Amino acid sequence: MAHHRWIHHRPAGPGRFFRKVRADHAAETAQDYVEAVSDIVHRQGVCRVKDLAEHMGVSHVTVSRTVARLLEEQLVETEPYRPIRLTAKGEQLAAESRRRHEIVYGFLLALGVPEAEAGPDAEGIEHHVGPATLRCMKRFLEPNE
Amino acid sequence: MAHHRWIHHRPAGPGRFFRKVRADHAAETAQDYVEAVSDIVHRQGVCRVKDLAEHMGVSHVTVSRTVARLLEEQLVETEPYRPIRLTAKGEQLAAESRRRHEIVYGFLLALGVPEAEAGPDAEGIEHHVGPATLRCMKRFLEPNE
DNA sequence: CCATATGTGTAGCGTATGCTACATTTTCTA
DNA sequence: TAGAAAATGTAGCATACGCTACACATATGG
Repeated sequence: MAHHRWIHHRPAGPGRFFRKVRADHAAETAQDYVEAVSDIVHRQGVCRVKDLAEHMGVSHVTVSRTVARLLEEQLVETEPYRPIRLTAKGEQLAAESRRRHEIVYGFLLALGVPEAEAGPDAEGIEHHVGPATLRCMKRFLEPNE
Repeated sequence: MAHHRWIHHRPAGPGRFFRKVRADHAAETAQDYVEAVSDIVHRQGVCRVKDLAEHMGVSHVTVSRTVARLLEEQLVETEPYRPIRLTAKGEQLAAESRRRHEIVYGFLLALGVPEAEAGPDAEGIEHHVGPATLRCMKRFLEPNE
């Protein structure tokens, strides 16, 4: 175990890194939800709390609380006991999230990761991919553009 | 955390993916902390609450609470007002985490991501990289092994 | 050896996310 | 169309992770 392994790329203030990771976490939920709403609306016409609960794998209680938060952030529109729609802002975020998701997922497949693992991994990874990393993944997928 | 819920009732939809992400998230903190303890011990001889607080970018309160949890999980040993050491189990987890971190970070660099972004991104990504994805990244780094 | 500085623990608050149990509304169906 | 079923909301609890403020322990220097 050479000592250099413990000295390298953790420049001054590693705390900065973890701060960024925590900030990313705060935005993850919103992205996952708007993407899910978009998915469900496109597949079924309307998106209900129940659909979101199944899609996210949580109880309907967690969903309705989260939807209330997205409502405050003006990412979705809804009224009690009514379906959930995306606002323009929500649509935009969903589109960006989907684009990133597809790049990451496609990238993992291109790298040779089997589908069974690429799905879950992409789901977790996509929220931590910065713009430069995303560009590199895209370039890896389409070298001639 | 209510792990038993995931054992009893496990739907087959996309919810599985998000469940995995949440499970990963639950283990992130432990991994980050044992890795940090390992870092600090190797650099300074002993690891104190204060060092961890600076390293993670949080207050000492958050650290001591988290350390209490790691103590229950038998990943670290310590007594009040004393330095923090890793148990054998903790050392093992730290080694695995570090290995994964190195591979992910090196992979991003090899992909062409500038250091300034590869650091933070690796910090977030490493916790969501499954075994197959890790193998693919390693293969990308060392095609001849 | 005491005074002060530094480090750590504890109390208590806030947010985000999970849940169950129960109340209410909407929808379906007999 | 009334009653059952399904969907949604609300109450209340738990955990994880942030924080500030204050209390206590330890280390250090005059």
